[in-house]
Amino acid sequence: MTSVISGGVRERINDALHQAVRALGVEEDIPDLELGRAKVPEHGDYASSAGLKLARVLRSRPDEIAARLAEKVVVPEGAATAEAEKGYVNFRLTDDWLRQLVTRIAPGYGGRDIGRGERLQVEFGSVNPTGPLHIGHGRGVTLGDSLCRLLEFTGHSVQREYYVNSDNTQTRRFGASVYARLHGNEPPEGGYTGDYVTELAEMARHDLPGIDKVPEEEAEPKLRMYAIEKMVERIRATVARLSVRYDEWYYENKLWEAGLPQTAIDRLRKSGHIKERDGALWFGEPNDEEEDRVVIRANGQPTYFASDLGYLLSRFEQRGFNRVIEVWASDHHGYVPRMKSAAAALGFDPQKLVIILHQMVNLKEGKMSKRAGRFVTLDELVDRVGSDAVRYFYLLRSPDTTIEFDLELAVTQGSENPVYYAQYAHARLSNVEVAAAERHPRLPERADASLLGHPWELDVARQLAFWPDVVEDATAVLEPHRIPYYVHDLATAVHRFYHAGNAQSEHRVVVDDPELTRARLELCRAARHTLKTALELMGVSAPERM
RNA sequence: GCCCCGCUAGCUCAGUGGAUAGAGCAUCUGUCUUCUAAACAGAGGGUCUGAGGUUCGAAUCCUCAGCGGGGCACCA
Repeated sequence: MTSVISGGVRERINDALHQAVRALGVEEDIPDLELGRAKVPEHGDYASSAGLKLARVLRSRPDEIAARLAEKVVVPEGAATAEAEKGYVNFRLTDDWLRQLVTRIAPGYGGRDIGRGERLQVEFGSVNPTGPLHIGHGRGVTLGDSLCRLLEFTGHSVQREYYVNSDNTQTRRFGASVYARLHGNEPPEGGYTGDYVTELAEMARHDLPGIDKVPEEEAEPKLRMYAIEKMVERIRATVARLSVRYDEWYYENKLWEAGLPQTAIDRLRKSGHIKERDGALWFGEPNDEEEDRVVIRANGQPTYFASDLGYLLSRFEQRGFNRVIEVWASDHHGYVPRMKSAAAALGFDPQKLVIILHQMVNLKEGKMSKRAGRFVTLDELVDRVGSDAVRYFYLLRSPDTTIEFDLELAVTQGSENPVYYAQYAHARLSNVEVAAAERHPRLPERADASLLGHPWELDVARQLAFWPDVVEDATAVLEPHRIPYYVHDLATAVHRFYHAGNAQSEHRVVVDDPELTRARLELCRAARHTLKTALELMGVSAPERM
């Protein structure tokens, strides 16, 4: 994409509007002029309430200010015209500029160097490796992956990490459960009862000869690591089916081998954040016991929190990430303040630790319980619904909303599934390009976009103009769910455009006139590239045929 | 008791303090000898949970209340 519009037309208009405000003699800070998409067509494409915003500063009537601004504002390239109405300044993208835009769109359109190569880590999906992923985990995994895709698309240097717990209470119980099954016993209280635990025990009996002769104290850590390894393999396979990629599977025991938790504790002891009480070590603010949390238990065993202290060092210091984004399920929300204060106590900017919480996923049939071994696994979901639909389904919702997973609906393959709507638009565009090549073996190399003029053609171009705004906003607030909503809007414009040719053949893309065909083909290509890019950010495939 | 999230059309959900609140599904009515009908055009459907407040303006911000979900361990 050329630099001319890389920032998006909205930003261009906003800059122009600010210039106009300065020209009116406003010296001080200009308030946010609320430039956004207009909600009704009569108001154009973008609208600003600049007149209302500046009324106080300029001590003048909003409608007068808006009128003066509309007169003064000059949008570069003639991309938009301005019109005042009451206190608002409305902008309408010009047809000529929309036509130009179409010829400029190349693969990767909308991408932009917002991050300037910022080194950041996104840690997501880090479930205790004590069982297969279930439907709830699928949400964190797909959200995290799409977030990474988005951040990479906007110029960040992203490292994707899965933190593998291996030394905590849950994984020990897991090891003990495998040990119990190995000896034909029931798992201990609070252990894991799923059939897969028995299977793991049998596999261990085969892979670790003589393990059943070893006393528990010695056998459990071996069985635990063996079982964790098997579960991690399974988790890797599951997420791979969803096109979720990780750069690093970071094991908790690696922290201890590097002595990072101990280093962190020593440092915190010096600053008064680590205190000894009741035989245990606690973390908290100096001279305040209120929020204290145990780091090392009275029995000498560390809690997960000790590992997490070391994990902060590993990331902010040892590995030098500027920012760390964690994706957690909301049932961990109580842990957020503790992690933030730990980061601050260790000398890091807590703002650089960004924690994204997503709400839970419920099945309509009833609650899930991992330890009871009675759940619908993510694998089963992918088997039944398919990766594309699963990803689309998860990403469609804001992280703040609880998903009520209606399996019955998700399983039905048909037009009610929004993913097909978007993919079909892409397939149609791909197909029409093939048809054009057959009909016109030698089309003009360059498209004359001025031949585009029908409202449905310009509406496609208009949607394309909005794409950089969507990318920018989604990145700013770290909300990938804005993408599928955009995809839907673009697909709608594409289907309308295409359908015009079904209703009247002279409106088809492929017509007798090679010049006209070429121009419409250019629009198809621009839309196809953009659709494909957006779908890629979601991890959803863009088929060329359906 | 304290903390977090939600409450918007029949259902599932979008909606950066701006003008007349949107989409999908479902329901109903039309459109295929055609570059793919997995599509298009149209219709109906709303006290944005309630009450106060902030201001030129509130679904959006604040307070209180209600309902639903999730947390509040020497589990993670």
